Amino acid sequence: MIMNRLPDKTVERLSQYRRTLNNQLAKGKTHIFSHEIANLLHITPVQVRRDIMLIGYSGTLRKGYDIKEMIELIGTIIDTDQGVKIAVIGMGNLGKAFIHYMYEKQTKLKIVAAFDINPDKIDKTYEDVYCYHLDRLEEIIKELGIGIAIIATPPEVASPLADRLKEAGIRGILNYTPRPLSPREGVYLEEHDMITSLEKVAYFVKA
Amino acid sequence: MIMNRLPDKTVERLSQYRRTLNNQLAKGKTHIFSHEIANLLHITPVQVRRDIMLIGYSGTLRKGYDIKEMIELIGTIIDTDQGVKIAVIGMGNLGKAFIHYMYEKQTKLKIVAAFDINPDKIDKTYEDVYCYHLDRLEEIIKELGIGIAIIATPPEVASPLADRLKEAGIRGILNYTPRPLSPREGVYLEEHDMITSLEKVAYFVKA
DNA sequence: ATTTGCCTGTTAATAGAATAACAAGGCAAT
DNA sequence: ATTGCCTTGTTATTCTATTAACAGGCAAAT
Repeated sequence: MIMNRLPDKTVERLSQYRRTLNNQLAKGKTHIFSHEIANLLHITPVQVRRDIMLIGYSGTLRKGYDIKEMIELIGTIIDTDQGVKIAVIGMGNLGKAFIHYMYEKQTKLKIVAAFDINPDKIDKTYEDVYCYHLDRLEEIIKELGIGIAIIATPPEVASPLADRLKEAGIRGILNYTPRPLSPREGVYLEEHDMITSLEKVAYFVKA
Repeated sequence: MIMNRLPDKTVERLSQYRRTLNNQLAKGKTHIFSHEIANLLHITPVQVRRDIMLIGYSGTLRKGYDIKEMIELIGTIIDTDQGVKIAVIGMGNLGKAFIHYMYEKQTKLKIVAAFDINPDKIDKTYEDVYCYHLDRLEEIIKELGIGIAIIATPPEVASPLADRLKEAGIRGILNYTPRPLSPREGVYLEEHDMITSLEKVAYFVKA
């Protein structure tokens, strides 16, 4: 099945579909309608069907979509066969939150290393993830074949860090620092600013 | 200055403009050009000028924008005079991350309470924020006049929690749980799913 | 005085996303 | 068999956001 590059928002929803479908599967359901998915995720059924159309899947008219098939298909789209290894940089609260969220989830995405500069944190494991000194960043990335890095450091170091990550061969960066990074050739960049989210809520509450 | 409801993305950027401008002000700059702001945030100068137009501000032709004026104007738009009080619900790593980020930032947004059900956390303060038992949620929200809640709990409890928050008079919810909430009448809802962000990076790295 | 260059402010065009609209299929009830 | 209902799949439309295009202004250089 040839697949053009999917829209940004569709990819985001696929991730959510899969998790919801896994939940439903665990509850013993085998088939599901677009409006059921929509209700669970609080979006519209049309949007669900459109996304499903875009990934080239088809449901049956009377029973809806086969949950298991759809989970597998989404897997072939957003996962890679071998999986992707991830590093968390910065073992503060946010870094730990990430590790905790991913802990024992058997996905293809696996956090395999953490980095920090605080001696109290280095050479310890947090929920099975070993923390290295930041000096060993390039070394470990290459040794373990890490493809994605989550930046959860203080904002000042984000930019030089991104340079090092690119040099070390990282393919994707998820930046949770409030300091926007410049795009780097060949490195996919995704950013999220928690303070901005909060200020946005404040604005729309006011308005 | 009459202001129509600003576009979503413009509001997000205003939050970033303000922080960047504060940085520049701290460095002693008094004026700034649109392309300078753009470079700092890695967006286009047109977008900056367009946003500035939307908030009804004007720069001078030769010197660009007056940083101080602009910071103040953004303040009148996204802040309220009295400020907004915020509660963090769930004192896990993520909840702590939020508190830490907001700590000693003298903004109009102030985290004034945390809630949890773990006795180890209750009745302690973390960076000046006192943690109450979740049973006292409604009571404390009303007593302190809290307007916004950040949900940083396990996903299972997010939905019933949102009901309680609405009942207690909360005006805005920031949901960091991977479980999407249904919109509630009169409550602004903003959501962010860290796992989805990560899977999105994985997809675009692959593609 | 005129030209040049570099700004801002605004309108026009384009791209991206969500929503609406609707054709077509198939089961169930009549 | 026909009707009615509820579903999917897809196209068309609307809405939102970004980007391009350009008019106007001012200071400095010529």
